[in-house]
Amino acid sequence: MSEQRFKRYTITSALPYANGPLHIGHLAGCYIPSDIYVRYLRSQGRDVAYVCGSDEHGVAITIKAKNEGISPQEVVDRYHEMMKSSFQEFGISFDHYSRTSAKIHHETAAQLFLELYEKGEFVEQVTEQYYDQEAQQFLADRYIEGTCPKCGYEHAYGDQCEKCGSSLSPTDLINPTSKLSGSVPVLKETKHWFLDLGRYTSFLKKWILEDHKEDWKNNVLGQCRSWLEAGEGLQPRSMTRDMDWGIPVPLKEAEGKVLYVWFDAPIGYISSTKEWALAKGVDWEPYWKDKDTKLVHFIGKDNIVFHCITFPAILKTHGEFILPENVPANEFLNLEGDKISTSRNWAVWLHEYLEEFPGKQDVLRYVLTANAPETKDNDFTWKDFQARNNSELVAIYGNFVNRAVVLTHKYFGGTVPEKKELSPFDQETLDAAAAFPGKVAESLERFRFREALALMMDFARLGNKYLADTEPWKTIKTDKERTATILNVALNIAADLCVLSAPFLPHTALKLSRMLDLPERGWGDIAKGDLLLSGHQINETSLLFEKIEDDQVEAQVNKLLDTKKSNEKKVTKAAPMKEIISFDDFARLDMRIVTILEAEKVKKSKKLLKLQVDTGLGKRTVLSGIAEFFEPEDLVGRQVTMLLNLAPRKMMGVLSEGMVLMAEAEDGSYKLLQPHEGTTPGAQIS
RNA sequence: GGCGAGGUAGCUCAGAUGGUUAGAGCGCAGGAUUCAUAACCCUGAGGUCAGGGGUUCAAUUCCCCUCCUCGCUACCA
Repeated sequence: MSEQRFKRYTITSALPYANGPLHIGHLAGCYIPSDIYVRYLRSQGRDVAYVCGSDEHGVAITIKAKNEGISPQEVVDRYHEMMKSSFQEFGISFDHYSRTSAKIHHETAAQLFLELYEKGEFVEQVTEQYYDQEAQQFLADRYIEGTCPKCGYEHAYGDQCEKCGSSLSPTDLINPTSKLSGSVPVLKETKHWFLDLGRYTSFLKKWILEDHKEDWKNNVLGQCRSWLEAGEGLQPRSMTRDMDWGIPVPLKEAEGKVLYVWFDAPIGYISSTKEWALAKGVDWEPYWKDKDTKLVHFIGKDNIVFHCITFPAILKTHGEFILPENVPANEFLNLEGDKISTSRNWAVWLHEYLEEFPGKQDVLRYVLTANAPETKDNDFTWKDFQARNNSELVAIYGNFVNRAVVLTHKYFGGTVPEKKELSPFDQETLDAAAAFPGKVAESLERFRFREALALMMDFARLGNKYLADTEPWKTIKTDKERTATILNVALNIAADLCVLSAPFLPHTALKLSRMLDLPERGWGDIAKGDLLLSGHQINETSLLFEKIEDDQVEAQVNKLLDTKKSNEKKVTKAAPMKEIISFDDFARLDMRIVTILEAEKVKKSKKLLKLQVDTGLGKRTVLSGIAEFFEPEDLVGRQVTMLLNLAPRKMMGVLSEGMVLMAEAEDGSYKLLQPHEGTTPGAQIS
């Protein structure tokens, strides 16, 4: 209500990455909140462009394609269709859902890159990257596999180890191999175009930390602060990659290079808007360039840096574009206590939900909104799902509507009866009702969706209380006229509820509007008591929600327990044997038993212990990443296995000469390798 | 270790520029009722607001320290 200063709205939802199906985390993170917001804005009669699309570039997709022996295009075609239909089924009402492989997007992104290039916004930089000589191409981080330097896992990727979760750089990997040809990659020089984000730091600081101090969410501001005020400041980021899947860099000298997926993805919002405008016959530009437009990006917390820092920096430096008014990022949704994970199949997939709970889209919308991770990570449990359905949707919302409609049919043959004189209590109820549209609107405009939803349910409670207190089933015996008034009021509250709940529960609202034979109405029509006039005929009642029984919920929980079991099996499987080596290879390793003389924590380090060991050849300093598993004093005096002739390496300012060998347990903890009887320090292992 | 976000009733969460008895929903107990999918409606029990210090007439709210959870980040040779 405080937002009249904007003439139009451009609302975006994070472009989902087209390498897998959608799950509840996606929905809760940004699609449901954005849809609620947009439906509300439309109900207010505002001019809105709500755009989204599939994010189809990037390395992960090419890897998936390669694994499955199909083309990247086939991968994205598959998931694009899947995601699009899931969105549709759940009533995510995009004005337009595009995709980044679309021609218009390629053109838009390339042009934007070129405009920035011509303005001299990029810093050209030659760096060394791994190159596969057999396949004759540079290798993206994900295409390089090797042993994780941190946990020893042998199939770590060049950007991160899936086992221990640490983020890596390709050159960190031990024994890197190319996932393309299996050959050993070599380092080769290549040129890339970097956006020097540091240049925009002072602007970003003011814009975010000062100008939006009051209206942006705490978690978003905190994230931005941690980036903007980090020690080294914002680092230049390469906006191009050596790859053939993506948008070719529009420069002659950039053959074989494409735009970095994070450069092109947010531009997808713009191209999606263009495509929508073109089809609708309107001008797209005001939606992105007019100061009277309110731009809002709905995202999950993993996207904060790109939407608050990188993309605004691009838009700002380009010069013509407006910046987002807000970026209401949600935190993460967990599932039954564990992090949602695609690779571990720990998720509730939307396409499966639709099959297993047909017609219950609004139930999931409701539960995910009521328990949305607005301020912190939240947990989705099936028990909560059942409870909210049964004791809120069925018992409060569904029940109230049912009562009002059933009574009307019973006493007045389904005709809205005439409202005569209002009792003080009637008036009190109507006054209370009249306050709701404003309250819900205020919550929504502040992106407080849980609060808004709770208010909506309170409105339904108001209806139940009204019936409980006026008791039309009693008055009908003595006073039909009074009963008529009561039901007129009750039915109008039901009609108000229909409009009020439509942004949250669009399928239900539609069903209810058919039941009441209510034409489409907007926010401004609510709570005036005149949505249904006397004489209007309503339709037969049907249940808006049905109970969810224990066995349905148990089945879902069991399904998850099954994945948990099969995951455990997978994890406990021993790593496959490495390739055969010669005795000479083995003989090159100088392994010994050494005695730990001293042990202390390395300052400022969480994992490292600094050990002084007696090697039999003298005293040495060795660093070992075991601080999380051993107390220093427990180590002193112990004999352990050590690789003596490993090249020295400096860490946290300390030189480590050699490596203490460890066995890694299932849970990721380390166990010492000790001789079964004491031996002399320096004893060789052979 | 650094930075960020959180730690409030059994559960899920609100809240406070510091100020009388800290809120809601669910769950639980009792009551009332029968129009309604044994639902609605009313009442109630339940919290040393993570722990310890400090500032203050007054702190759960501000400051400092500690512990726990999550995210990012730096080292597991």
